[in-house]
Amino acid sequence: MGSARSAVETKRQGGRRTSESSGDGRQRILDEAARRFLESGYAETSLRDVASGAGMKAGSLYYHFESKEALLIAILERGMIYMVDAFEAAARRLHNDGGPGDGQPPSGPDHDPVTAFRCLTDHVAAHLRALHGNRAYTAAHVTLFRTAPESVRRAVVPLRDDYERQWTELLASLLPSRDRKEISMLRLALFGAMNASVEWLDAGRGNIDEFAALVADQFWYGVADQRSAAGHDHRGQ
Amino acid sequence: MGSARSAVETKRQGGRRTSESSGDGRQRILDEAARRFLESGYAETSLRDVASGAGMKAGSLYYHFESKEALLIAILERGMIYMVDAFEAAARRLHNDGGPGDGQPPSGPDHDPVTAFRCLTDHVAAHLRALHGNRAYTAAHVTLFRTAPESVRRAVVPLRDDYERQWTELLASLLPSRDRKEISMLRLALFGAMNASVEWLDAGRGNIDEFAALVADQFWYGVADQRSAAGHDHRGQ
DNA sequence: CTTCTTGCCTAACAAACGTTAGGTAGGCAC
DNA sequence: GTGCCTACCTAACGTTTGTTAGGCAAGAAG
Repeated sequence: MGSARSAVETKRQGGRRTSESSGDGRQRILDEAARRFLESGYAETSLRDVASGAGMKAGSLYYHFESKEALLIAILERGMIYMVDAFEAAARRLHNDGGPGDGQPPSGPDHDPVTAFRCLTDHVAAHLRALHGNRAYTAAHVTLFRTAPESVRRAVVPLRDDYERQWTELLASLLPSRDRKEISMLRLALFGAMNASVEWLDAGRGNIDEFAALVADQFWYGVADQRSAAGHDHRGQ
Repeated sequence: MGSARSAVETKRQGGRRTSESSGDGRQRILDEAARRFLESGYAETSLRDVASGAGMKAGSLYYHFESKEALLIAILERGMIYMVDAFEAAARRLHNDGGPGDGQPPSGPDHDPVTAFRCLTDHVAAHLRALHGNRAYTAAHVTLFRTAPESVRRAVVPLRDDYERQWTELLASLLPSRDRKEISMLRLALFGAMNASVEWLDAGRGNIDEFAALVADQFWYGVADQRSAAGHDHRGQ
């Protein structure tokens, strides 16, 4: 697993470097389309807009992508790859820092509360950083997936399922006393809280980590605990 | 305040009851448009689809609405009215049940933890019930507002601000030790968790209240508290 | 030099879109 | 009866859309 080129993203890679702005043409199309899809929506963005933003004409897009839907699929796939990579990187970091235990990412119920909270915090931060660090691609899943053409959804849903499964298993390992149904509802609530930030958190840096810390703290300890407001003395660092 | 007809919703109300399905024509248009906008998006839904679903032809829509944008505005306004009404009804119920204190909804920091949690729980349930009870209209704010034409957003944003302000003040009164910035971030996180349910909670009844209880409990006490999983003995009833 | 491939452009297509003008059937007022 | 208003329909308008076919310049390969 990792960031291998996907099925829809196969094609050439040898190219020229003639004129125009940054990156090769295919990359410029993806960036521009992702940006405009996120800002205005899929159907309300025309391929002529995308093309002109990428410094070309509408017909030229079809050299790189066979249809508008394929373009959206490529964006969504790339976005999910960013998220999965970030999750796995966070899991690796925790595994290396943590005890010299077995070879798997946190799977057993053998977590003391401090380690468990640290694990949650790191993964929340990783999710939010990946989400906003590649916002145009990743946020497409939040805003475009639900109303995307069915062929698009079918193409991307396996990747999404993988990511959601990783999170579900993480939460299940952190909350061994909860049953499966509660775990999945809690995951959906946490995803909702985190992903909604694409609609209001448009800063660059700083606020993201602040929000990540707040969400993790609130999710784990709740808001009623006065220690959270006063001293943060329950934090594991 | 309440459910008065809005500026965009002004027009006749005397009519006939000739043929076709349920409700008068204007109502059928609103229902059909809200349903299709939510399911497929604003731009991807054509007025011909809406009209045929409402049992008429496309041109006839313009007898009731002056444009497609005005139709969306009417839907969004109605959705926000549902939410505001539900919030105010919940506040009234709490005020009547609670102590015979002053005449305002919870405004002072004089909440014992049990009363505060009860207040949060009721408002979360009211929000989620209103959200799913009139899903086509209310969920439009979750899925359509961000990418809607700017004239639409301008027309609806005051109503949204009102509702968000009510929630912010509620949370501020429940969490007197938090500063303004934390309050507003917590509100955004809570809204994210609740509103994301329009994308996965499509049952009719039952699960909604279950999810409401889970979200309120998690938001207030967090997930780490083992009492939540085991005995629920901290719950105020 | 020629040939091939890569990466774009031009011009056009059919379809679908929001919107409008003009018409019409039926109920109500008088 | 006549006239008016309501609630639709028909037919068309101009524009925009995704998409395609054919062409063309430039570097690489022989």
